[in-house]
Amino acid sequence: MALGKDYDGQRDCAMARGLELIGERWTMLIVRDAFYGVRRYSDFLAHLEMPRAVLAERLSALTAAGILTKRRYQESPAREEYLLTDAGLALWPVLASIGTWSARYVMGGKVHRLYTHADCGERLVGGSVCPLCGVVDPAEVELRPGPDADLEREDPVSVALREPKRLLVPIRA
Amino acid sequence: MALGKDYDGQRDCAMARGLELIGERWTMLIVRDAFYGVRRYSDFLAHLEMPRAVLAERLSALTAAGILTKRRYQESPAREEYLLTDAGLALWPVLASIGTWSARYVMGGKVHRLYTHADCGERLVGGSVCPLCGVVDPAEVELRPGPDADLEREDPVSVALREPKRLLVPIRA
DNA sequence: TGCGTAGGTTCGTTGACTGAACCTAGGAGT
DNA sequence: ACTCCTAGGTTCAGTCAACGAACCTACGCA
Repeated sequence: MALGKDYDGQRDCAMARGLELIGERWTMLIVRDAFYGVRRYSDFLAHLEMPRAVLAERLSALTAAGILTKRRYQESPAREEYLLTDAGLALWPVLASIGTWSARYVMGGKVHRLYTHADCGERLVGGSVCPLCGVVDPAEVELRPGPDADLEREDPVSVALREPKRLLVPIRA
Repeated sequence: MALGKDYDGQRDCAMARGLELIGERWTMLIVRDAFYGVRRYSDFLAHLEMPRAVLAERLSALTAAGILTKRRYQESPAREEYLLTDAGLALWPVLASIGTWSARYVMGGKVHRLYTHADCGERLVGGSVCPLCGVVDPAEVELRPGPDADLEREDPVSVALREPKRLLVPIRA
């Protein structure tokens, strides 16, 4: 966001303070991709089609905020990956509620992605509640393309999401 | 947001499309204030301490998006107010989940505001669920300052929020 | 020697956010 | 009649974040 990402007059409001961390452009889409199993800079980049500099800045901000952790998964050549922390995992209800609202009021009821409870196969309501089992952990959520999905993109993330997959399972072996 | 509020590569994703509408700086705080019972330009302005031009732009964008409606509540002199539509009211779970996450992971567990179910007095979990009665309509939510609240500000909205009040009840008679 | 990949940094340009000033139109006070 | 006040805006110059293209580093491989 331009000129000040914080809301000085709202230090007392949890929503405002939260938005200072997760309310910047691209940030929640990076977190969404992390739930989709994206872990690498290059995969975020190809899927989000955002400026490299902004991605680097956001990844380090999210790491500093304790939402992601950076881990070296290979030495020589050095390779890094970004994983959700507990605080990051706790953001699933936020993403889910945005998705639910938008599916209804922005996408006009078209179903581009389907979320089900991996244990029982039931379709989730509000993105994180199973009508049979109650609140569902993100790791128990399975997603798959819905009837109105667009399956044209060819980046590694879009390709991986063409078949059913659980949240948080990495898109690469 | 600077340079393009939309996410062109993500036309297929409900979360991304939703964020194009509600993800801009200040937008969700305006919606939050609308839930708090704020309806007038000047009250939004005094409480949010944001640039007038941005407020005017956001109010008209939210109106165009069908989240708020503009209504003339008085002729001569002409006075306008902004009210949440059904699509706007449906955003409560989004705000509530952000607030819940932030209260835990950003505010460090301090309780600046308390949300209770107006019918039974029970404290809400996740900002919109009563442990006894289930999912609660925003109009049934009562909020009051918590033990860690900051009660220093003197604008009309902050003053009105110093005592218990239901969401959506206007802050002025 | 050259090419490819992963994970960045640098840099000039564009444009959204900022804050202050200004505008309109009707009351209200003196 | 003149001034001040309120509500709801618009205008404008300056700043700084986002953009995107180019560049960089370090290693592996042919």
